[in-house]
Amino acid sequence: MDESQLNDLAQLLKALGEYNRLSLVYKLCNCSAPENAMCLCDCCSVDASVTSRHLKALTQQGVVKMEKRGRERLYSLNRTAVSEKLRALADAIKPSEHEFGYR
Amino acid sequence: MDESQLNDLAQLLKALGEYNRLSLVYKLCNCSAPENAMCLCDCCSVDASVTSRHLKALTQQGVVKMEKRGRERLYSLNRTAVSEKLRALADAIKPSEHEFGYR
DNA sequence: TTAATACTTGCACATATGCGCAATTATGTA
DNA sequence: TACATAATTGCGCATATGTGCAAGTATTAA
Repeated sequence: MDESQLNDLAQLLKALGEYNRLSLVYKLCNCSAPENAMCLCDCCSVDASVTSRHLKALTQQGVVKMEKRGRERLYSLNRTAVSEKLRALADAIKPSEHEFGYR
Repeated sequence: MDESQLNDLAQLLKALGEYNRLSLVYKLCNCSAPENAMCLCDCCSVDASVTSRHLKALTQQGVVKMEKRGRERLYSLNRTAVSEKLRALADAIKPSEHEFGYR
């Protein structure tokens, strides 16, 4: 793990490590289809502008992706990328049993 | 996931989401035996007092545990607890194949 | 008992962060 | 066109955070 990878991972964890942003992520966990920003606002009791900024931060860290549809912006999780990074960290801390393959 | 659990997880991720603290965690990943604080200082180019505070933050979030030996303080990772929490989040985002059990 | 070692704590400081409100942009609708 | 809707951006503000230095505490060694 080089310096720049470590920094990227730290940025990702920082993006996830804020209550309202983590709430957004959990909300998106349960969405099979992309959600628009205003709908996501409902899960945090903050101003829409704040949610907008949190979604921007999550987008910049690759946690979510955004697509425009009309005047809406639809957000969805980058499930594979994020879960893989979290598992890689978990594995570095404690190798999972599955990694041994057989026993 | 209730509000307080979500908050705890956010705090954990925030503790991990800082470059120097994450460096400490990675350094401890490779230690089979507990490391003393001054040894850990070497992996961050900051004042010892700063490392001390980072280790305190990691301890408070349950990432590391500390034991005193003479005038040293030995730190080691709470490997199981931390990796389980990270995997739980990863699984919420994208269930791992292993969870399906068979196929 | 004096000095060295291994940390931690108090303090000050600069910067980052989260927040709300108001204004703005972009798109759709009457 | 004029207006409504969806969302973002600019601004100011309060608080949190990371940092270094100096001083303090605890333990060991001389």
